[in-house]
Order: sequence, then C-alpha cells, then structure tokens
Amino acid sequence: MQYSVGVEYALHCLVYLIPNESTIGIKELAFFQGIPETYLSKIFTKLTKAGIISSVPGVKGGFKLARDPDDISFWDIVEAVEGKKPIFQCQNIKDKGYLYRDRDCSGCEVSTSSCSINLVMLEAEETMQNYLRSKKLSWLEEELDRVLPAQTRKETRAFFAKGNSINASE
Amino acid sequence: MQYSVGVEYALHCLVYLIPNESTIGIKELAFFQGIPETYLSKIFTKLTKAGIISSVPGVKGGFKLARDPDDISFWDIVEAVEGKKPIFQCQNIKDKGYLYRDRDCSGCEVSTSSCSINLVMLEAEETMQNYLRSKKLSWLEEELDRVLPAQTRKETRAFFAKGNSINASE
DNA sequence: TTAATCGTCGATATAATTTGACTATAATAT
DNA sequence: ATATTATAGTCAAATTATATCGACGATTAA
Repeated sequence: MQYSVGVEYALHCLVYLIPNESTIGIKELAFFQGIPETYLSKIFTKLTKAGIISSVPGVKGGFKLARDPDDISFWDIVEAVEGKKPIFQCQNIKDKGYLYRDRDCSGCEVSTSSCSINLVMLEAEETMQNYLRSKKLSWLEEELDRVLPAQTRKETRAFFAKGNSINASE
Repeated sequence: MQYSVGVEYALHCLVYLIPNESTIGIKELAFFQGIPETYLSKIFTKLTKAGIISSVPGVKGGFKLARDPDDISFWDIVEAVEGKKPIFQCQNIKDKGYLYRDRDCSGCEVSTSSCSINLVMLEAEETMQNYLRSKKLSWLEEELDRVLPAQTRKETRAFFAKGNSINASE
C-alpha cells in the first residue's frame, strides 16, 4: 500500500513553481528532474482541475500557481493527485455474512448502522489529513532555504528563469 | 491508493477471537463472513508471525489471541498485514535530476540531507499511526456491545462457541 | 490410521500504476 | 495566415500489486 509516485512528482514540481515569476513547461520540469513527460503531464492535468495551478497553452506557455503558496497545503496536492477516496474502505462484509446474507435486511437497523471499524479508520486518516493541511507550500519554501545549500537553490532558480530556458533541449 | 482488503478481513475476524474461550478455525471465520478461505489463511499467517494471534495445528485446531485484547491495537493489526513500509516513499528524484545526475555526489551534503518533503509525509503518517495505536481491541469489543443489537451479538457468539460449531459445513 | 487443520509455496486472474505513442486543440511569434 | 510550441486527451503496452485458488507436507484428535 503506497501513494503513487505521482504525489512525489507533484510535490517536487510545485517547489519550482513557487517563485511564480513566469510559466514553466512540462518539458523543463521533466528534463530537470529526469522523470517521464507523459506521466507528469497527466499529474498536472489533475492539479489544474483542482485549481492549484493554472495552465497557459501555446508557445511560451506552461504552468503557474493559481493561488498564493500560503494557500496551498500538502493535503491539497495529495488529494488532487490521489483522489478523495479514503485509504481504508470498508466493503461491509457483514452483509455478506452468515447472519444476514439469506435474510432481507434492507430496512433493519444493522444494515443502516455504520461499521465501527470503518469509523476508527476514517478518524485515523483524518488526523493525517489535518497534519498535511497545516503544512503549506510557503512553509516548504522557507524550509528548503534553510536546509539546502544556497548554491543549489541558486542554480535551480537560474534553470527555471525564463530567457535562458532553452536549456531544456539538452 | 488503498489498504488491501486483508486489513478489513483481519480486523473483522479478530473481533470474533476476543472472547478467547476456544480456538476458531479459518473455515468457520471464512464461512461466517462469506470471504475466501485461502486468502484469509495468508492473512492469519501474517498475524501469527506478528505475535498477535497463535495457531494450534491439527484437528480441532485453529487460532486464538496471543495477547490481552487491551494490548492489541488497530495499528498492530494494520502493520502486521500491510508491512512496515511507509505510505509515502520518496524515491529521491533529486539525485536523478539535472543538477546532480552527471556529478559524483556520493559524499556531498545534498545527497546526505534527507528530503524535507519526505519528512513531512512521514510525520503525517505518524499522527495516523498514533491514533490507531490508541485504539485497542478491548475498546472495540465494548463499542460493538454498545452499537450492535444484543440479538446479533448473541447469535454471533453462539456460532463460534465450540460444540455446535459443525455448522461450518453448510 | 484417518480426517481435519495449519503452514508454505506456486500458479493464476484481476486490477492498478506507470509509461509511451499519437491526435487534437489552443495561443503566439513571425 | 502559417508554422511553431505548448497543453489536453485517447489508446494501449509494460510493469507491478492485489486477490484468489490449488497442492502438498506437517501436526494432532479421535
């Protein structure tokens, strides 16, 4: 059980969009990180639909953040890529069970009451979501400034600054 | 992204083991719930190896809890079935990236520092784990007594009480 | 001994993930 | 206008993970 790599791609890519001075294309992002373009483009479609980034088609097009980095949380990104389905989904095996499978139980209390196990799992997941909601892209930007060598940060920003960006062609 | 059904099977099955008055077999558990025997037996192997339940081989054998229900948490069960790997695993795409892929970076600071994004995801997961660690099987037992109709609970316990348990053969 | 039961190992079937090839459409530079 | 360069979307191959079945050996109660 794991999140898809799409989540990792999305989180890492969005770091580069934070400066938000110009649009950045899929090609540049994929080349810079050594990851496949086609898959990344699908991830970006999801992020666009979720309103996290906005797309600019055509020559000199690309993507930029659609909201303030302080208004984009880790959870927004995970949810956009992975969807809204909970990690644990109870398939209500009770209903297939010996006590009920041969009875018509459409109206009785057991079939309407929700599974206690399911509730616990949902609550557990919610604590995780709340933690991720509290971490914003703006925080990540500061954290990276603190943690990464200044040289690395500078080179990275230089790569994505428009003008010298024809480096995407090897 | 989802936990496997194995987690659901395990949680539901362990409920029936709580009384711990006699061993219960895979066949009974699978029949009662209408789920496949073979898969369930694999799940139970995992639970056994994790020290949550213990197995009694031979005729009239089966499974029983290896510890007090107050000492078995939801997380123990999830971890036993799903393994210890984190939900989010950073594959360090940084290292394949443009800035580093052509350099020998075996000793430099960037490759040793851990990814901030990864840390956040691990911390988030930990909050979920802590919640699940706080919920024990003993709590679940009380909760089910409170929530389910007394009739259902009684019928269920009767099914698994040894003696009349040849009902597993349809 | 025999039948029931767990433990282990593969085989298989189904589904999800990841990637690639290709087409359509939209915007811009010239 | 047209060529160019971008995203958007479709289709499907390749890979991996999940779920299920089946077979065989070991153990044990009757």
